[in-house]
Amino acid sequence: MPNYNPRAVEPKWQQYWETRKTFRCPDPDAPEVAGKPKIYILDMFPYPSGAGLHVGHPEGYTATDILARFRRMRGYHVMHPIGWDAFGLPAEQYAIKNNVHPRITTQANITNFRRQIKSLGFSYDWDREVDTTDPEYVKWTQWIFLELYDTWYDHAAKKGRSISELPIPAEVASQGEAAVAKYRDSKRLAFQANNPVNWCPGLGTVLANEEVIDGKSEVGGFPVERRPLRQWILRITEYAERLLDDLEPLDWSESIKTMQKNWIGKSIGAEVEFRISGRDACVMVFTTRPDTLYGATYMVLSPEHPLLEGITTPEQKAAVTAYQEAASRKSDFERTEMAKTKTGVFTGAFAVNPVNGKDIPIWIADYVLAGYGTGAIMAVPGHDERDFEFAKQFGLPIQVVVTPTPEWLKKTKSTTDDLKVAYCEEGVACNSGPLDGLPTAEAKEKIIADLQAKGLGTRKVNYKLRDWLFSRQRYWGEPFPILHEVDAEGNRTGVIEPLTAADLPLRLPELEDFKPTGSPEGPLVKAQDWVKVTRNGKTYQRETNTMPQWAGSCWYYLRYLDPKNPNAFCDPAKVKHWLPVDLYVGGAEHAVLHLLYSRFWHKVLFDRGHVPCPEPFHRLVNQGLILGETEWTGFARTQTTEAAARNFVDVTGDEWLSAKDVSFDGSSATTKGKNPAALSLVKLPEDQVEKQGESFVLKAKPDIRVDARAFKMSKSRGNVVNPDTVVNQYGADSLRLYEMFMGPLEAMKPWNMRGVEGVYRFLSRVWRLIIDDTAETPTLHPSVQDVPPDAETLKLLHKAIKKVTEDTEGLRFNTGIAAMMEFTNHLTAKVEVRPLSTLKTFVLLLAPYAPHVAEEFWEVLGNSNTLAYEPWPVYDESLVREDEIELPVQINGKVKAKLLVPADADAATLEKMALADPKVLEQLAGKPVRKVIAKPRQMVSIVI
RNA sequence: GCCGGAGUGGCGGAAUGGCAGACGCGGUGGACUCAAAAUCCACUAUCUGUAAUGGAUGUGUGGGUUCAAGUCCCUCCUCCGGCACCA
Repeated sequence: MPNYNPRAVEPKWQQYWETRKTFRCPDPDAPEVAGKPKIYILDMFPYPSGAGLHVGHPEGYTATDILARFRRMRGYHVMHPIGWDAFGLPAEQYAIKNNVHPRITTQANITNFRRQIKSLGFSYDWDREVDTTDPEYVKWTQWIFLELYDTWYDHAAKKGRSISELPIPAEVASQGEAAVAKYRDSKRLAFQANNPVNWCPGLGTVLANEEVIDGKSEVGGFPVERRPLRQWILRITEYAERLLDDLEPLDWSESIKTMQKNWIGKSIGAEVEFRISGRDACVMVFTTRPDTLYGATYMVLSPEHPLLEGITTPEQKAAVTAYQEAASRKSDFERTEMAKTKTGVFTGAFAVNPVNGKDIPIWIADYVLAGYGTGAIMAVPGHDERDFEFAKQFGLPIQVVVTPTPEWLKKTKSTTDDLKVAYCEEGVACNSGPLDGLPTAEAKEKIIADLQAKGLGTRKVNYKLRDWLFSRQRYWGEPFPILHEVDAEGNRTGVIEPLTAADLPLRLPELEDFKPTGSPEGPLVKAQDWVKVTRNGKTYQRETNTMPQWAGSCWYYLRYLDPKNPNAFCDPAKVKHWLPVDLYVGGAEHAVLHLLYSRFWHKVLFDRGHVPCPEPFHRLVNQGLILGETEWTGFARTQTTEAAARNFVDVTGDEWLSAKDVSFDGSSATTKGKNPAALSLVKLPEDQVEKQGESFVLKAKPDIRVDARAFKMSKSRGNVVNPDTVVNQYGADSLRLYEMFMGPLEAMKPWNMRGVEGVYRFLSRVWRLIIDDTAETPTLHPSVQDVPPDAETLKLLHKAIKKVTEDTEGLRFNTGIAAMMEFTNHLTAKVEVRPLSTLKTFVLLLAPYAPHVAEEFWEVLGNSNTLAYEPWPVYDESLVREDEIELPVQINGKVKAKLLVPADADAATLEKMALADPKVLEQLAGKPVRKVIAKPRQMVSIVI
């Protein structure tokens, strides 16, 4: 084997690791791990799609694998598992289209993903592989659901407790068993409700709020409408405060924490009671600005508000009903589309402003949401943008109760009597009776105290977070372990019977046809034999909804720790040893959904005593998106083929349009202006464009600007890079190295095949340093000899150890690789006889990054065992230190000379040396020195 | 609109407030070769000057702090991500 050939090296070591179970992770009680510190390094497990792996997957997986291998060599007991998030819509959509059972496609996809992942040489413990669709896994997903079902939230204790410990109020208890059961059901964390939900006809299922983007389904982009349906819901809102508070100490990026905070959306304010004028009824409103209560000139209820029925005057009835109907018919999409102008209708009723006794009109409008706060607001048009807009629209009075600053009035061209926009900032209260002169914060405190004293209001906290809609009308998901009792006529009685742990797993029934029914029952209703259950003489129907895809991924990090346990989701001793996850790496697309849901489940499990810590993931890192190769796009007026376009470049004429005159969204382009005309996109080869100033232009026609960007990889654009291709051409080690060398892990970066070639060349260079390329089989190069390294090589080696160690630890893999390249360049260029010991150390540094070829080197260097558990090299501080260093000398802030000085020279010495330097003297030209700043080991700065 | 993050050579990127551009790609020249590929060596921010260990400019824009700013502060611009009637 003369040359570096990854296709020979890589399968050899993959097989070695597999047959010897090199990366088997022993359980905590195994003697060989006694005394070793633990580290749990977790990847977000993939959804095995039919398209196979793309190069984005191995980015995070390589990062964690490097760290896992590195920590093993540093003596850690490393947990590094992988599995499959295999339930979900895509498999089912595919199954419907091609009439194949989702289990078959799912298994085929898993097989392909496993092959691809194994071909990249990740050091997973394959004995711990989990698959969320495996009945033995589903069993415990269902078990956790039952645990949620069995839990209520005790606000006094601030924790979830067993439903058996729920105190039953005497008046409920006195009404008998059925009332008690109903009361319990109303407190469970998993409950059923008949609420308006996001129904997606295109997918035939309901979706969680989080799965709806701009009124369309996140998967498939189908329109979504509001419909009231019976659904399973998880009371995540009970945990809102803890989900928010516990975020603080986590080692997560600020942006993800902020996204979660915003999603939870805590706001502090007050709830205020408004009496309905002339009636014995009240409306509660929530406000974050109780200090503006004197400025409340009208009220708005949401169209769904229950009080409307009672308060609407006969004259307004028709208008109100019509508005309600229109609002209910509107899909979310239409609601956002129509949001440009405010709509609403007067109810005819008036409320009394509790602070000044004034009658204010009550309106309904769909800008007030039924699901937030109390579904009703006091409108303060002077100090709220939305209320201001509405008041302008319908000619309602605007009252200023917070004094705007003069600058603000000037900037907005307003006066206190005539606001042009709402003044939403804080300030000093005015026109507010006893609040006058108080700054906003104090005014809030005072008004809340006053209201509280009169029993008209109270301090209140609200959250944007809604309860989690947990059922889907689909086939390919976990069935609920729930039975509905039915009476003799076959109607549900409302009594619910959960399955017991012994009944689990509840498997999916076999179906011929798993198409959605379009009804809230879902396709499982077609399996009538499965649905009908008789036990203890009673008849039941199984729940025919299934759980959403998030269910399985909520707790998979727990199952890895004890994947085969038939008696528990995980042995408590193992959970205690491994949790929390020390490092969790995955895409930022899971910033809210998966991470919020699994934190919620974890907290419930924590409250119920199943896990030892309140948070599952101590450190979270999001790898950046990998884009396709940079594309240069020119815009031509005429329709043209790409081949013709090549010649087109050389053609003079005015067919080309400059990018600055074109609006381009990435897939199609038009001319700018009133009547946009479609343009033809011409993909240009790199050598036909050049940079001119800020932008790229056609080489042949430099006045034509060209669009240069890298796009997200997508099938339709045809810029997807398949890891298989890269592995075939350059090998897994090069792929791994390139993905890490591209730039910082968290940054978004474009792919470039030539970069892969660059790291391949680096590995080939190392190969030629160590291996005799004239021999038939891998043999040590004759220049490698058992001699001590020269002083310079030794120093550079220790510097490399230091840099690679620190950068690997800090996940700065790109600069770690650069350090290895630098050291290799030194060996190649400056060293004739290559010392064996130096190469051995260097190979260990390389091992976590390019493990296959490193194992091969290790073997050729005379070792018979894997290097996976070799001790990581340690650098010698005294060798890293320089004796003599070059320091710059600045004169008035500019570097004018360089000084070769002893590394430990102090400030006084440096100053003396600098002022004696001939170059410095020349620059000073006898001018007086005003000041000298000498920083040992850094620089000398002279001011004249 | 609001909240995050980022703007550095032809490209990806590097730089505890202390010599901007490490490392890689690409490019130019050379060596090897009958030739090519591969490999090796040298150069490669811009302008200027080439007598050199020369000079000037330079990290999106404009200002500021400092002996010293890519790095800290303020203004604006652009790009990416998220949220978007949440009272």
